[in-house]
Amino acid sequence: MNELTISYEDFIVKFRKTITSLGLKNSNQREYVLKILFQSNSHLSVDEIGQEVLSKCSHKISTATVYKILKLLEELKIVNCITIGKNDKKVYELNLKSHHDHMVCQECGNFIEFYNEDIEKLQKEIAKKNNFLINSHTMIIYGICDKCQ
Amino acid sequence: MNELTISYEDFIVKFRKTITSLGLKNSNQREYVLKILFQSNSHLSVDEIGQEVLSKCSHKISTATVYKILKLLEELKIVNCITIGKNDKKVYELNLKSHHDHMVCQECGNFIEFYNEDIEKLQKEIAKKNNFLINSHTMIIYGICDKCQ
DNA sequence: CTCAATGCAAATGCTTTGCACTGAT
DNA sequence: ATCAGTGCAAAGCATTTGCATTGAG
Repeated sequence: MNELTISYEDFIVKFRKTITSLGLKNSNQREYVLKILFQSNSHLSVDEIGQEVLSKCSHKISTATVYKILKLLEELKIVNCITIGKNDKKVYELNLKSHHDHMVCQECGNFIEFYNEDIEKLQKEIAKKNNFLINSHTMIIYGICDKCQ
Repeated sequence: MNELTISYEDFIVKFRKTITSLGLKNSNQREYVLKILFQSNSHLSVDEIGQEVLSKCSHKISTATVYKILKLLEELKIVNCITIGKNDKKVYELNLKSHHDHMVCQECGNFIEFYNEDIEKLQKEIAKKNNFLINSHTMIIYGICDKCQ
C-alpha cells in the first residue's frame, strides 16, 4: 500500500511546475510541508506537521501558514484529509498512494489501510442506481486492532 | 430505510425506563430532543435541534443542554452522530433505523441513505483477515445527486 | 518592483465547563 | 430534602481572517 512510485526529487520538481503554471509563487514553507508529508508513513495533524517542520527542517512555521498550505494542497488534490475518531481530529496524507480506506483502532489510535476492489465496485453500482455522480468517498471501520485485543 | 417499528409513545416509555434504571432523572428537555429526532427524517445539527425544539415544542432550550443531552444519548446508543462534508458539520439521528451508509450531495447537501449487505460482508472479511474487531463503521460517498446534475 | 506568501494576533465557530438555580424523585 | 438537570456565561480548542512584513519572480 505504501510503495511510492516517484522520488521526492521528481515529486518536488513536478510540484514547482504546478505552482508556477498557476501563476503562484513557491516557498520554502510549502516544500517543508511536502517533505514532511512525503517522509511520513502515517497521517499527520496540523500540529504534528508544524512540529516535524521544526525538528526536521529546523524552521519554525506558523500554524496559520500550515493551514493555508494544506488548504491549497487539498484543492490541488495533492493531499487528502480525513476526520477520524472520537475527538474528530483532522489528519492529512499525501495523495501519492493509491486510494485506500482505513480501520482505526479505538484503543491505540493506529490505522490499518486497506483497499478492496469489490467494495469499490459495489459503491459504483449503488451510485449508478441512484443516479449519483461519485466524487470521492471515505470509509472508516472503528474497532480494536490485533495488538490491543 | 425509514420504517420505524416502534411508536413514539412506546419509544418514550422505554426511554423513561432506561433513564430510571440508571438512577438518572428524566426531563422535559430530553423528551423534546427525542421528539424532534423522532419526527425528523433527516440528520439534524445541534443548532437545528435547538430551533426545532423552540418552534415545535415552544420551549427555548440552551445549546449547552442540547450538547449534554446528545452526549448522553450517544453513550446510551440511542442516537448516532456522523461528521459530514466540507465544513465537517456534526449531525445526529436516532438509532432506531437499521444501519445504513450515506451519499452526500456536495451541491445541495442532501443525503441519500443506503444499505448494502455485500459491502457489510466484505468489511467483515477484511477485518477478520487483519484480526481486527469491528465496533462500527462509517462510509460516506461524496458527489452530486440526481437533481443537482 | 510587484504581488503572493508568511506570520502574528485577533476573530470566529463549535463544543465543553463551572456554577448557581431549578426541578424530578 | 436531595441530587440530577438546566442555563447562562466563561473558557477551550481548532480553524480562519486581516493586515503589515517578507520574499520570490
